[in-house]
Amino acid sequence: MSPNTGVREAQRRRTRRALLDAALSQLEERSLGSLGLREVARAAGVTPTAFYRHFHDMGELGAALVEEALASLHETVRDVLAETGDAARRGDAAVRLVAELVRSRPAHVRFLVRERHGGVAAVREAIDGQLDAFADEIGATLAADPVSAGWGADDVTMLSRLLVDHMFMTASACLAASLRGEDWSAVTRTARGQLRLIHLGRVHWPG
Amino acid sequence: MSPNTGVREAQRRRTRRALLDAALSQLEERSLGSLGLREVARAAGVTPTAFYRHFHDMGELGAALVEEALASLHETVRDVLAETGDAARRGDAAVRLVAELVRSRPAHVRFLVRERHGGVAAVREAIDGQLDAFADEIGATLAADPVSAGWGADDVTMLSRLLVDHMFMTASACLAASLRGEDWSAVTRTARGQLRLIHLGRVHWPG
DNA sequence: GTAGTCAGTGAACAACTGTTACCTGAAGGC
DNA sequence: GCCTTCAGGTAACAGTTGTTCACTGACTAC
Repeated sequence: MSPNTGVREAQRRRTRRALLDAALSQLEERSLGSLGLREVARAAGVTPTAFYRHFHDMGELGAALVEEALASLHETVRDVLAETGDAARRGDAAVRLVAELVRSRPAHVRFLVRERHGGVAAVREAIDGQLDAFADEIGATLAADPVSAGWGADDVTMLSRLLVDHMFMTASACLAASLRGEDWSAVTRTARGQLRLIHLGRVHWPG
Repeated sequence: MSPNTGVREAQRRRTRRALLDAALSQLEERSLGSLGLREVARAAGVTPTAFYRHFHDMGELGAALVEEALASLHETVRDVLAETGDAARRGDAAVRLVAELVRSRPAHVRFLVRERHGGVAAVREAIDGQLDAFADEIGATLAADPVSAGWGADDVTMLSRLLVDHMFMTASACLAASLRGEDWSAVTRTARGQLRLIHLGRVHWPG
């Protein structure tokens, strides 16, 4: 029998989840660096020593959260990139994707936005690495597009970095809107407009 | 005699500076939320109680840092906006402005980038308020531009928010480059390209 | 010159932190 | 059935935290 189905392993995973969830919920209004190991353990209903069985550091827990938050995103982004049709449709799909991600896992997204430039080096680097991967992926797709004929490699990365950052600012705007109690129609309209603007610039590059 | 020139007031201001500087230097690699009052006081060579004479909270100190970091920026931005000539030149000027700001006050800028989405609500709101003001200012200038004939008000704010966020990502990229030991030529080239792209989109709006 | 103001000190407080060494008891392999 | 493994618990450690109190003593206003 696989060791992943044992009663013991199941319990272990439950505790790990409890720790991650406890941290995640504290992180809604705090930063990872200000979060104590004991605090998280207490919120998870577990003793501080149990924490060490899973992470030997809060930074390590943070890295686990990064992976968790971005793991599912890779394939979804791939889907959007594979989307056929004109760029406007693809831009709308990207905005919809971001909005959906924020709606389904707000705490994870808030965590990413907050810790991207946050105070814990290990987490910053984990996020940066993932974003580089995203940018490369987007860049590869863009480069394959006939619109990009005559574009240099650094022109492409320039654009894909801009798009990745735009994803982040859109996500952040969604979070801000929802804790102001507004719906996201204004936010998504703005984001779509910005993508359209960028696309127009792309089409007419280099002027 | 003005109370601002008294020996007492001078000493008071020196201590305040020491506290702000101490905090600022700790914040190079930590976040505000994880910074203790005692820690800051110790680094400033002052007792914890003295801290209370100036700020009754770390959040209040953070707000002071925000004001300090962005106060000088307002007029500089105004200068760039007033810059005559074509948009390419103005874009270059904007990038140069950001680079210069990061070079002259790296700690302040890092603080802004980190705490913009950081864990201390008071500071987040202070930064957001200032950025809204910037966006409005930029928006007003853009709207006056003949290129913007036929633009709706929300189209303008869409663009100016994009530009403000772009300033932030450029600043962040400069900081990242300098702690990797690189110079900023690649970063500023990318940033100029992005602004040029955005400008092209603007000129051809709405396509 | 004197009385008052007030920036900074010193000591104490209860509460909390990360980390350790050791113990417990249920699950797993044979 | 027994022995091992190991997730989690208990208890204690030295340090640190924010906050309070009464205090000193150089400056200032009159």
